[in-house]
Parts: sequence; C-alpha cells; structure tokens
Amino acid sequence: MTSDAGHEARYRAIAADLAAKIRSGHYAPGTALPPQRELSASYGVTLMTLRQALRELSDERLIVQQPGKGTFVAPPHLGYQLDSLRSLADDLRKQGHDVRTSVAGRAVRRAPAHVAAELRLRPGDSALRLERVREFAGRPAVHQVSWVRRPVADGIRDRDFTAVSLYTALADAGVTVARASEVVRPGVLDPAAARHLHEPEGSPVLVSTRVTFTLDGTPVVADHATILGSMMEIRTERAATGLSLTWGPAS
Amino acid sequence: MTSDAGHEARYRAIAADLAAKIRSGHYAPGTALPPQRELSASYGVTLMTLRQALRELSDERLIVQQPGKGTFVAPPHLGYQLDSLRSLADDLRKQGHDVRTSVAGRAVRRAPAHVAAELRLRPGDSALRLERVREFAGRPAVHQVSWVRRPVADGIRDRDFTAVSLYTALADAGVTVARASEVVRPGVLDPAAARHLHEPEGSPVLVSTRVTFTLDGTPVVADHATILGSMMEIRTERAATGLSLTWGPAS
DNA sequence: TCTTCAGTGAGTTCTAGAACAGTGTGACAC
DNA sequence: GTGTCACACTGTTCTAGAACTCACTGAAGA
Repeated sequence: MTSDAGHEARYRAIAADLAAKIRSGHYAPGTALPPQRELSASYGVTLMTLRQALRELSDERLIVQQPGKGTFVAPPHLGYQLDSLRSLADDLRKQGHDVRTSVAGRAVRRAPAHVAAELRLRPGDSALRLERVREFAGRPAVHQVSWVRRPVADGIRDRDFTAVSLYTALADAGVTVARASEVVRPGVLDPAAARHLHEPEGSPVLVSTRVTFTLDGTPVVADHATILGSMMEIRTERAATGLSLTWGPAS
Repeated sequence: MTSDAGHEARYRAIAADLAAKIRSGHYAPGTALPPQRELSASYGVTLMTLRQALRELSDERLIVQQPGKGTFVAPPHLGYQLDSLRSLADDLRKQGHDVRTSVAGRAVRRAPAHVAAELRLRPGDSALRLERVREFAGRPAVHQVSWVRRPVADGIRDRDFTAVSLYTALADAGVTVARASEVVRPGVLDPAAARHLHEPEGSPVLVSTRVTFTLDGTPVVADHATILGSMMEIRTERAATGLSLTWGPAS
C-alpha cells in the first residue's frame, strides 16, 4: 500500500510521528517509549517495520535502545551539519527540530577592535550588530552576536530575523557565501551570556568564533556564539572517504 | 543459528565477509555487487537479512546502493588513505609542533561498562588500558585513556608508546583502521585529570570520546581524552568543496 | 524517425509470524 | 536473611515470502 499520502514509506511516517511526539514533549527525555510490540500494534504494522522506524530515530540519536530494558528518549538532540554552509537554524529546521530565535539586539554601531580586525574594517567603521538567542526544546541554548559588514548590512537590517536566517537574508540581498572559518574553544559561562541563557555562571560552554567570506574573499560576517555544553556537543565521523562534523546532543 | 563461532549475528558475519572480499579486491571499486536476491541465495539467508548486512556496509561507506541499478563498491582504496584518521598527536606534529608523550599506566584489566559497550565486549571481558599524558610546549595538555580490544591488544602491549603512536602500533600489528567516530563536549577539569595536567580543578576543558573501527566494522579502540582549553582549540574550514578539521594550540 | 509503453531486473518496503538474548522480579528453598 | 531459579518482559535477529518503485531496454505504433 503506501498509496495514501504521496509515496512516503510507512516506517518514515511512523518515525516522523514519534519524532514529533518526542519533540513536543509527549514522550519526555529519559522516559521509556512503549514496548516495540505495543507500538507496532498501535500503528498497525509489523514489528520489523516499527523497528525500522526506531532505527531512524536511533540514527538521529533521538532514542537509545537497551536490550532487555526498553527504548528511552535521549536528551534533547541538536544536529548542526557543519560540513555545509547552511546556517545553524536552517540546519536544525531541516531536521525537523523546533528552534526558536529571538532577537535581543539590532543596531548599527562602531565595531569593536577585534571585530574590526576580523572583518578587515578601518578603525571607527560601523557595522550591523545582531544579537540573537536560540531556544531549543523551550530552553535557551545558544547566545550569538553577529557583526555584518556594510554596505551588505544596509540591505538586510530590516529583515525579521526571528523568521529568516542570516544566511537567507544575505542570499536574498545578493551576497554569495563561499567559505567560513571557525574556531571552537571550551569555556565557562560568563555573566553577560548567563543572563540570556538562564544557566549558572561557570557552566561548561563551547565558544565559537566564526568568520564568513564571500566569493571574492571579503569577510562579511563575524560571529561569536556561546553554546551551552549541557545542550550541545560536537561529533565527527572520520573515514577514508571523508570527514563530517556535526553539532549534536549532549548525552 | 549462530551455532558456530560464539553468537555473532548472521548479518554481521555476512557484512564482514563482504567487507573482506571488497578489501581483497574480489569485488573491485566501482563494480557492482551481485543482485541482492542472488547474494541472499548464495549466503542462504533471507533478503531482509542480507539487506541488513548491506546496510552495515553502507553505514561504513563501503558500498553505494542505487535503486533500480545495483549495489556498487565505493571508489576509494581504504587501506592507505589514513590522513584523515591521524591521531591528535600526529595532527599536531604535522603542523610542526613538538608533542611529548608519557605513559602513566598500561595494564590488561576488565573493561568498565561504558567501555565494554563502546567496544561491543561481553561484560567481564578484559582489554588493554593505556593511560597517556601529552605534553605540548613543555606543559601537560592532554590526558588520555585508551582501551584496546583483545586480541589486538596482545600484539601491541609491549610497544614503547612514548615513541610510537597507537595508530602506528595498530598498523604494525596488521590492524587496518577504517573510520573513527568522535564526540567532543565542553567540561570542567575533574580531580583525576587535574593531577596529571597540573591545572586547577574547574578549568575549562574539552572532553573527547572516540571509537575507532576496523574495516569489518569491529570497534578496536575506545578513547577518552581530557584536553585543556587553555592549550587547545578546534578549527574548521568550510567551503563548497569540503570540510577540514584540525586541532591546534590555543592562540 | 520519433514517441510511447510494456517488460525486465534492480533496490525498497512490508507482512505475519518464530525464536533468541539480555534484565529484572518474585517465589521458593536453604 | 540469603541465594537461586523460573518466568515474564524487553529489545534483537531471522524466515519466507509478496508487492512496490526506479532505471533501463526494446518493440509497437504514430
């Protein structure tokens, strides 16, 4: 059958449904899902089909299966594919996660020295400062301050950044992003970011500093992100065929 | 079923056999494997079981499946391109830095539960525990505990690990490393590692957990490294062409 | 000559069970 | 009390098919 809604496989539909229930909190992190036989009965499919759905969720690290014990909901899962040039929020949404962005500040002002250096500005030049907080699973997870070089900034300063990613706005303004350079360091939560992230000072965090370049090598965006260690981790898969790097769940 | 060598799953045995045939050149890169129905018949298993074996190989990126066309052996030769599988120390040495290794412990003992899970050992199985401290620029920077699966461990336990990297020792012992999976989290320095690293407890660190696999998908090494944040950072370069990831000294 | 369309063979999804392997519990014997 | 064992419950592996989609090919029709 599979004749109903388009041509999506049954197990994919089940996986999507379970994923939605996990993300909505219907199945809370740490709790056990119903037994596989029970789930397969309630979805009206075979154990094998249900297990294929669970495998999808397991690949996405949404669940953890333990022989003899049960299937448990993993801690909140963030997956940010860094091997593309997509923005963080775009990537998360592509995976179906609900990520909310709130704008804590937006203003054109003089860039501080270290930003001016990253964007190769003259001292005293102004740029667009965009301060955002990313919420995942109802909890603030990332505090991000982005500086955008002018005149690019003037074309995007009035966009609604709660609904549109910075990368999308840049693309709409005709700016093509070619490459990005990022440095990630461990750190502890400082007072300024702690206010936005509602986590005690001194908590382990990842501090990401990223500069994004256009095709002609001009730096257009300088990013400084504080990422809660309790919410995110970095995963790499290295093989002879290549390398992939992912932000993922803190487990 | 599974009556012969222990209780290895049938599909794993088939995956290992196919992987060996691919490695030996019996199935050359770029060529098509026999159809699934033919393979399932020749192995005397169901299509579902054979497909589970193929899924393993697909996860290892040894094969590429194309609906309507066939199953093809992935192009690259996997034995020699270990550049992307360099160890952390090798990575730094290639950048011209002087890295010293001291061995703080070496013993065969029962693997703790989380290690046994990562290496797919039976509870109670023993493995080689190798504890090393990496010094960089004259200061201890990384505390690393590696567990090596037996019988591989028996072939390398007497090597001088202050002079030879674990990966090199594995290669000398005839163990070909195919891929590695690594997770990096931010953390704060715990008392045990603080003793080796001469840094105050609570300092920001990166905690790396890595599992390294052979060609047939067997996990051989489970690594747990504590990396001082004041000494090390992660750098990524992203472009349309690909991704590179390097460890580097904090600047 | 060009288009269409049925046939063939490939991978993919699914059914309806059965048996196996860890994990925990509770009854029973000591 | 304490140890042991049977049993129930969990995830895991496997069988023997059947029907599906996708890619290609070649013959029939326009």
